[in-house]
Amino acid sequence: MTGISDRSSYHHGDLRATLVSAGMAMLEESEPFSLRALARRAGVSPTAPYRHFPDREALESALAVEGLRALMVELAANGATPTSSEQIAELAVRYVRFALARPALFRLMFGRECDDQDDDRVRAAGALHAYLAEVLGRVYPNADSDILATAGWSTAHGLAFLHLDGKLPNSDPAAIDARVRATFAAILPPASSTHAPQPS
Amino acid sequence: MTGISDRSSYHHGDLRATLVSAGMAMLEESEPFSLRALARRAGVSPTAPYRHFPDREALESALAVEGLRALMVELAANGATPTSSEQIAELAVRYVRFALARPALFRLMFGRECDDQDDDRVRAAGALHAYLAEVLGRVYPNADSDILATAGWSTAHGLAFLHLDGKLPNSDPAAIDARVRATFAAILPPASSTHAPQPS
DNA sequence: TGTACATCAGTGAACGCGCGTTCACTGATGTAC
DNA sequence: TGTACATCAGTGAACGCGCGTTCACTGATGTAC
Repeated sequence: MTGISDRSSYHHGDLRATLVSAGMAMLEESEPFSLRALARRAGVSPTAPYRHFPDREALESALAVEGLRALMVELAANGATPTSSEQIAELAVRYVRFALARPALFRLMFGRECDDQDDDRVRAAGALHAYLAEVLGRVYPNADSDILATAGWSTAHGLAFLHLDGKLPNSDPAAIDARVRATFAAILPPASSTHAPQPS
Repeated sequence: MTGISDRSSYHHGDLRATLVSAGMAMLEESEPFSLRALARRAGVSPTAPYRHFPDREALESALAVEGLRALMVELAANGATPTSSEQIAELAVRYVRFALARPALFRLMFGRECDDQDDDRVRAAGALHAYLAEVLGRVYPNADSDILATAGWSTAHGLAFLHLDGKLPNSDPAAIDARVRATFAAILPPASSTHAPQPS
């Protein structure tokens, strides 16, 4: 509950950015998201956010986009581009870890209707899909990289949600990592040149 | 509870069953679920459900279990046991169709924490997992059927949620079916292939 | 057999809650002249 | 250069909402004797 702004001025200065980062912090602590709670956390009246977002939905969308950006950063965290099926499996491991480490954020990013075609979230998700297609296309040059990206994404996404919702055992992080690796070993053939079986 | 009465008396007779089926109907119409709304729909006072369920959570759990049961029935709809990778892909098609046809129910079934180990939902989900393992084990007798079931389930689950949330294009049902089939063709080798995953 | 009585399965009023949003407002800021 | 004034970016009270849940209650039912 620390007030973000210790400046004494009436005008906040950069409330929009403050709201987004306070929102991210709230979600990472898995506090339930609401416009009022966020305003409270940002040290601002409940109506102040309306200066920067038309409604709650828009605020949520901005946070989801930020979350998708953070996820992509995390996936590319090692810097190097994956060149083997094992390294692709590590992308999935990071995807699932992200979901389990930031459940409220992950649910906000993905567990919403957002059927609006012009939604920023849909564009951000499209960027993720494109990134995966690029990576997979490089490892499997002869395959349909779009379908392969859909397959890899869906599998990682399903693993993330099934663990998140307790439909697969989720108490042991190492076991989860192992399950993700084993799952990807089952669905992804080794890249044509190399072969290194992954014991579980 | 001795006997069932359908008279319109003070005592309802079988309110528990009525609540469950009214809840299913509500969810299939994608009305937002709440204990009060459900009681309203069942034609009963807001407090009547407390005679049959300790709280909202228990009611939700009962509906989720019912939903999981319905999903398994749907998956086994054609009666015959799948014997090829194409037929397994059809299981996934039905899974995704179920999610898109009953979004509110599907979200209630899966989009909840439910970390309780003794939760009926977890048991029902376990039954689904076991069913998939049995089916896949029959088609791929040399593989680790548990991991294969996890892979197939996760992929179908991810496809379901990504379409549901509009992260993959969801306006054309035929295109969705095709995407699911193509995805499964990409991850599942033909049943007779020596390429089939080996147990780890 | 009729009856007393415990138990079951409902009712309806009321509670406190946090929510998103509106409204009229006002202090701070920047700029044209 | 100082000043008038439009605009920006906040405030705080208030709204109606539906929610889950509690409470004391009561009509209906089944059963022991």
